[in-house]
Amino acid sequence: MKDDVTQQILTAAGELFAEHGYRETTVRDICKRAKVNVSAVNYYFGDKERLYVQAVKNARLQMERRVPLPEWDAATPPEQKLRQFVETMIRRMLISEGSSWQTRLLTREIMEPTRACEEMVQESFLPFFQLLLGIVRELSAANWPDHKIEKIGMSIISQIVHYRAQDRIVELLIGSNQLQQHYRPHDLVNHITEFTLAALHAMRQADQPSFDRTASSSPN
Amino acid sequence: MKDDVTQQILTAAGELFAEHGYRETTVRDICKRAKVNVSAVNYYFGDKERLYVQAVKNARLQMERRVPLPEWDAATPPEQKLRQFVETMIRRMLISEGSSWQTRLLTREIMEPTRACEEMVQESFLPFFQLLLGIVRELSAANWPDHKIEKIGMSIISQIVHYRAQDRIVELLIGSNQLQQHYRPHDLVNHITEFTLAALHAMRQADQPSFDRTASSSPN
DNA sequence: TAATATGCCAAACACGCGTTTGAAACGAGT
DNA sequence: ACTCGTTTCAAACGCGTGTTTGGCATATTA
Repeated sequence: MKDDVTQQILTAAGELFAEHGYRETTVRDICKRAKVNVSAVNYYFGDKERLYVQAVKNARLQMERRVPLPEWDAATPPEQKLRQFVETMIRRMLISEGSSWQTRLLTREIMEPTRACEEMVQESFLPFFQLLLGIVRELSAANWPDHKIEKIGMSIISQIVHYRAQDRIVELLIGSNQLQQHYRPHDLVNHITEFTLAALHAMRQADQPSFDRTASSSPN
Repeated sequence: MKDDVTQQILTAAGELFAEHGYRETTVRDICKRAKVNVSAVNYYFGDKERLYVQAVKNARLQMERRVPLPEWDAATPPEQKLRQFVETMIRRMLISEGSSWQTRLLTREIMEPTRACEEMVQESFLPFFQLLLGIVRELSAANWPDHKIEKIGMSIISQIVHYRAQDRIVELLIGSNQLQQHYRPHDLVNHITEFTLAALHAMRQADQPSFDRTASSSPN
């Protein structure tokens, strides 16, 4: 019973925090949605802030379980790894397989870090970003400095996060009919990987026109 | 006297709203910073919400005045236009010439649109985005559909906005010393334009290898 | 100077919030 | 059946918030 109630509160809190933010969400609303008494939050979590921290952690774990990273062996080409990396992030961001309020909450935490942020970065974001940098490194020229690799990594991340963090403006800029027609998750994965691979391809060529990574030289 | 007080309130409100958001900013804090009485907000603006709307509008106008768009004639090459477009946005985002809380406030409004959003989009963002799409169109192959141009525009915007919206996480991912060393505004402009032009270059080539836009074929 | 309007202020008001309280309901062990 | 620890609940508390108020100072006009 106890675990049941805490889990009910955690998901109710996660959904509401994700939708309205910490400050705009009241303990009373959370308890109403979780169908428990107002004092349950303080009884089980101490106070609202500690509930929030737990809700963020819970969201991260649920998200990682819901859409895990694919497994790669040594022979997997980096182009495929990049595509699947982007696909994983986009799916985590946008696809609502059992709803995707989790990333919405985590994105909030990215934009305005609170107490819950540090663990999230250490446990999840840093290793995730390092993984991406490894893939980018494979697709880069050997003489590129680390900060160049990192900037490219940022360019990739930013494109993906954009559609979650600024989704309201995306809709206003292109219209909701266009959005449904051309901005399905699959379309976004295609565009972002194509755009990124093309950039890396041309940047390699500009650096060392003779030594291209791929034999067929097609960036797609 | 009257205009003086309203302006003092507007900038104080803008700075605080930008830093802490609408809900976390109290009317008392605003008045304290503006060195006016608490009731001044209600006297001059009606209520907190209408003050917020005015503060957002004020921020937009200040920003556009602070960093205006460059003037281009018909002969200006699109590569240069793109670079200057990126430079303008990065300067608006990051450079603190008389501080840059304005874009921070506008970015908040992008991420969570309120009453103040509609005018901002109509007056500023839509034309700005259309301008970008025009530049991208010049750098694209003739047969690319509109939604492809739009997605490329999104990729550019997202890279720029990223460093303002997710700046806290950027610092956590790469470290503050790296940030100061390699992520100055100038470095970001260089990277984003290089990355984008490289992508467009390779995407054109992949489409029609024989007809390259530029004679020298260097994406930089 | 007197009269009126405008801007300014400290104090108070009404309300929603997170949290606490004390008792009631429940369940497990004896 | 009784006890004791745990869980649930309605009610209340204390505080911070946006807003209002009534009076005071200052400027404007006749």
